[in-house]
Amino acid sequence: MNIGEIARRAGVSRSTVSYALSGKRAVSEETRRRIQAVIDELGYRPNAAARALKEGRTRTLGLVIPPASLRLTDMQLGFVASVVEAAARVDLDVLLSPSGGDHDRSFERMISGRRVDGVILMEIRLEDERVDRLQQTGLPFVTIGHTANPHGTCWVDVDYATLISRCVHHLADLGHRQVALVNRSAELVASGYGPAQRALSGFTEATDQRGITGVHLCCADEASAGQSCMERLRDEHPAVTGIVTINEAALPGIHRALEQARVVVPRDLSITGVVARHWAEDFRPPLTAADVPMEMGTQAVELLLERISTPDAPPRHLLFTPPISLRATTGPAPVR
Amino acid sequence: MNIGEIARRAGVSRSTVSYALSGKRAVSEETRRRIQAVIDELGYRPNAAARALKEGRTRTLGLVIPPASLRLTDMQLGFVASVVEAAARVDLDVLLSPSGGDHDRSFERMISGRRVDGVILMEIRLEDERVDRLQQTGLPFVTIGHTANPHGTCWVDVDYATLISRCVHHLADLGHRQVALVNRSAELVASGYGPAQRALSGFTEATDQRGITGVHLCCADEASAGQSCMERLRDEHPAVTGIVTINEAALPGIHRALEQARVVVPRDLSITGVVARHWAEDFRPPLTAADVPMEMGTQAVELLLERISTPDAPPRHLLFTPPISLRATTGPAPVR
DNA sequence: AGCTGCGTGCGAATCGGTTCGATGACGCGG
DNA sequence: CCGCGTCATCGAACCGATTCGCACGCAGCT
Repeated sequence: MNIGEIARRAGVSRSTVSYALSGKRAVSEETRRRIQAVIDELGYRPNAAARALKEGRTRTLGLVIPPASLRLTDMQLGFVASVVEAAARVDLDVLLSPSGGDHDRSFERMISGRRVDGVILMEIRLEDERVDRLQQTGLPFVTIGHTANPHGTCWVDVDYATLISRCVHHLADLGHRQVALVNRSAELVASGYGPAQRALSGFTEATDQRGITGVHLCCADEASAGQSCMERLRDEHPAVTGIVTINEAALPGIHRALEQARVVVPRDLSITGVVARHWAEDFRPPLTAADVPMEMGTQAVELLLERISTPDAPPRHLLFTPPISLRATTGPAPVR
Repeated sequence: MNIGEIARRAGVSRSTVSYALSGKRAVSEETRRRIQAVIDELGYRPNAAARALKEGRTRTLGLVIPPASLRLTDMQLGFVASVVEAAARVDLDVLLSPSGGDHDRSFERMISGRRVDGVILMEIRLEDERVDRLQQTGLPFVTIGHTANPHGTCWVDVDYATLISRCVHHLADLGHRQVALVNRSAELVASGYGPAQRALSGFTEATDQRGITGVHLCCADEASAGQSCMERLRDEHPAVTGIVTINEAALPGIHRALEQARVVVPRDLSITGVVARHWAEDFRPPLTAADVPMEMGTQAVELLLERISTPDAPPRHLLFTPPISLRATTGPAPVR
């Protein structure tokens, strides 16, 4: 069931079938119908490899995800899903490559075997070899998050610094004088993980600006870590009345710790931060937070398509600063 | 930088380069080194499309995932990750297709455009058009979960019936006389979703066998649903002392409801079920449960590779019945 | 010397599409 | 009646690999 077979059965040449399908040249209504009939009967679809070979493009996007060993957060997961769906909407397929390491076979295969027309790179570090590698090859790519020198590349990101800063201001407006930032794991922060670093810088900037006390805590991406982190905080910094976080995986643990300590939110303690909407809504009471927008994946795909069609255009960036949704976990600082 | 370029620079013919690379014919050590030097210098890798066209195989596996709209559970997510990694280990790429619907463009593209050598199908229903479609085309495939007539196809699955039954027996052994099953959402159950149905049948079988009372509850895959579900249960069936669940997303809600009702686990109520290890360990106290094994993805890939190499072998199945890990949420029924 | 066999390497065909240039039929105006 | 433009179609080249058959050179053996 190749194009030659269709041509034979329809009594035309292969090129005519091709033109009938693509519409790039006129084909008489009569023969078009005959060809279409044969195609429908045999359920023919052009061979993707042959087409890719001739056209020089694969109609496939590459998505580089963190390896499974590092568990994906809900945010990342939602991102993968939205990329795949956005790609499907424009008839593109998505090829996955798990790659945290620097020199990964699957990553190399993808980019130097011309298996994809462009790449979306998740979870990049401030210094990232994969970005250099992609720039060498000239393959169009978009990163989620940005590297140390963000101007040469095309990316979408969440403006953690601004958002966390806004959260702090929100708490300060409510009268809180001592707030804590529950960040991602100490390893991530140490390794120069962008979101963690920018969250921290936004946090310190805002606390300085408002002249309030800020406590910085690293916390592994697990419920149990969240719990012990919170217990430690209550123990060592009992005067803290406001919490800001970007660590959604720690939220259930934070909740548990507060519940057990009989702390009432937001009467005794306010909580806010940047988390996927689903986590915010599942919190009790619902969490006041900047919801990470689901359309980031869609936007990344759009940016990448732009880059593929006009590779010489100056790289564009998209920095998301979603509004903070007021729900029910922040309130006036308790009078002491 | 195609094979011809390499050949020219190394002063040999294209076929010699190909043989040097594949090793399918002898090439003198001398020329092999010259060729390798050029390849290393230019960073050449064979064009995947050309190779796929000639060889008739793409070295790519298709993975059909549920659409993003239905949020993926942690179990499913872990499965995707393990499939991708298992495939990467044997130098295969994974192409994603989000497809819940029956007639999906992306699904069709994948299977009839010869973009993949085989397909792994997640979240299948008892009657599933996609399975029929795959059988028509003759493309090798493995399903996660099985259809109504499981014998013709190749699949891996979790033996929910047996596991849930074991959970019930475990509770019965501890003296519980009234137990409840917290199942997945009512829609899923109604639509003939295998795991939900088999969990239910295992549950009723075991309760009948032990002559104890069983309450069946459907619950949406959300923390809030888990909470209200639990409140309803305590309200309508106060005598229930044991809970069995396959709904991991509901666990945080269940926990919250019990916490608020000041129910102490396992003193007042025992909980067990089938959930991903991560959820079990994050529960407080740690959940006694059958941990869904992470190697399911690996096994699915292995099965698929087998099927690709020997398509005529009788289809094999793998039914996982992982042991129940005794943790801390089950105990003797409270004396009344 | 002639035949065989082996180690190497080359040329050409092939996979299944797309696309360019050419061809033939046909209608129309001069 | 001839020349020209248009429409529909065809044939052949091409994309970049793999692979088969064949040829060349050299050594070993009779």
